Amino acid sequence: MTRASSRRPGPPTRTERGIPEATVARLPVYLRALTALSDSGIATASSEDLATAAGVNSAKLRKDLSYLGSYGTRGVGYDVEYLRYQIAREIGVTQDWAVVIVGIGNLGHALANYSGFGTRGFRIVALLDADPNLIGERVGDMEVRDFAQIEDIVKADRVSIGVITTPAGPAQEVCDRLVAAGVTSILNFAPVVLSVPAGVDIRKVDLSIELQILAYHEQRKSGEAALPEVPELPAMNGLTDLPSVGGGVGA
Amino acid sequence: MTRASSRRPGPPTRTERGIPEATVARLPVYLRALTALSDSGIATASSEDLATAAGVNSAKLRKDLSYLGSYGTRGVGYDVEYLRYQIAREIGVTQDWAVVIVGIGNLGHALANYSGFGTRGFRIVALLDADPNLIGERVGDMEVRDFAQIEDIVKADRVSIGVITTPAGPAQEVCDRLVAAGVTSILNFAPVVLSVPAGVDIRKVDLSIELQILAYHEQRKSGEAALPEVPELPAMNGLTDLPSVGGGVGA
DNA sequence: CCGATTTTGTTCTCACGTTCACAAGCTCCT
DNA sequence: AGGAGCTTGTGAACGTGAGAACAAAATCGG
Repeated sequence: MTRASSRRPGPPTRTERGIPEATVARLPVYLRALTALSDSGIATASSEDLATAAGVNSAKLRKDLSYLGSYGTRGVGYDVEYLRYQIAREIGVTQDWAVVIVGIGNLGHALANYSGFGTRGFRIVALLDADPNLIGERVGDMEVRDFAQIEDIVKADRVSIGVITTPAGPAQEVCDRLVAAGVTSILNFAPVVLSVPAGVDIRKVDLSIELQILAYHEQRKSGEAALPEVPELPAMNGLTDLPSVGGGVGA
Repeated sequence: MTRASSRRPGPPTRTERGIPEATVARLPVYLRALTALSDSGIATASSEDLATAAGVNSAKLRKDLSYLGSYGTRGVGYDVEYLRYQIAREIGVTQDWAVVIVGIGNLGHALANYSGFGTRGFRIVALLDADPNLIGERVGDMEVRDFAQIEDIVKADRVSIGVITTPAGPAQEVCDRLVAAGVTSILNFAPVVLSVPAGVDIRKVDLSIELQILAYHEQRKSGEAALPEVPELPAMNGLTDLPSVGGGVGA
């Protein structure tokens, strides 16, 4: 998963592909900000404008953009359309990526109907589930198909990205079969740590983890002084049966 | 938002509250791993075991845990139940946090039915929307209520966490009204950068951004040498009308 | 044509996060 | 009781990321 190209210390010689991961994660934000500006009819924007729209500071934004090349004009700013195209190309959304969604429960439904998915850059080619009761059901303009067909679908449509919205239980097996079929990028919504072979990228979205991070800060804000101190022995006040904090989002 | 306590260089004097943000983000993962181990009937686990279950390396895990205190036993490992309680307490999920969900579209529905939400630590007290057609609809065992009642609901149930699953358009106004009503932590699924006053924590979950990050790496894997180089002038090959890459998840 | 003004691209420094490596401390066996 | 064998907790080295600050480059007005 480490994509770090071996590079001896020295001037980071631009054009030598190797954009910091933190920057890659912000490029989509810039892309969206540029789209918004473009929709407002704005043709040129300074790093300050863009940074405000993207919610970062301008120094960071300029440094991020500098990894892509010199697409701005000093004293003027950035051409919105031009920069937008450059970022889209760098990310790879100037082409369409075929996506399958596995696990058509509540969240799978929501994603299938999610208009943002269908916009340029990504194309859902199949909704898959193993539940016979679900197979054949229409969701939007698609029909739920049998997960058993995954091999054929991946090969036929050159699918490279898989989205897992199953419960935690079957997630690893689904993942393994996706990888076996040829999928090389996975977006996982199931609340488990999936293991994949090297060369396969995986990202995780986890609602309960996000909530828990908020809870941590919330506790700091309110209770600052009212924190119960360490009970000397595991008193486990009714907490021993704490049910899987953070369950699945899947069906 | 910076919670960094001013601290001159020196021994980081444990118990002086101040856990690194990166560590906080991993605590929920450890909590889940511990729950899984506990469910398997395992009473004691080494940092190696835990690290494997959580998908991190053991040195990082030990360092993370050391910020909480010394809850392990050298030569033995960690008591699963005890450590689980300590982490749960540190995060703040030994108490219940009242949560409202605003925007009952596809994703709002999915979250409302999401069992992981209802587990200990969080309690959904209201589903809100501004659309009169939705108000009154039953979702699970709850009824969709009018967003106009937000003030009362927040005060009555001491709501501190709000989840925004509206489209991008109304998200900022919803956010402002949540904050005005007294909500101090927000989880935002709308594809916009929300601005909040200091003292309010905000986290963002964005599906299309995650997909785009995957696409970036995917492009590296496949095309390595086949990348179209910078077109000298903004040729904009049919991309000038690229529609908001990354739309809303909300209804 | 030149200087004032604006804004980018980049360098430098500092803070944060990760990993290594090992001393401290616990248990168990003899 | 004492030593062998593990495993934790942490100090130190290293790498990555963020932000300040500034030189380079473009436009514009006179």
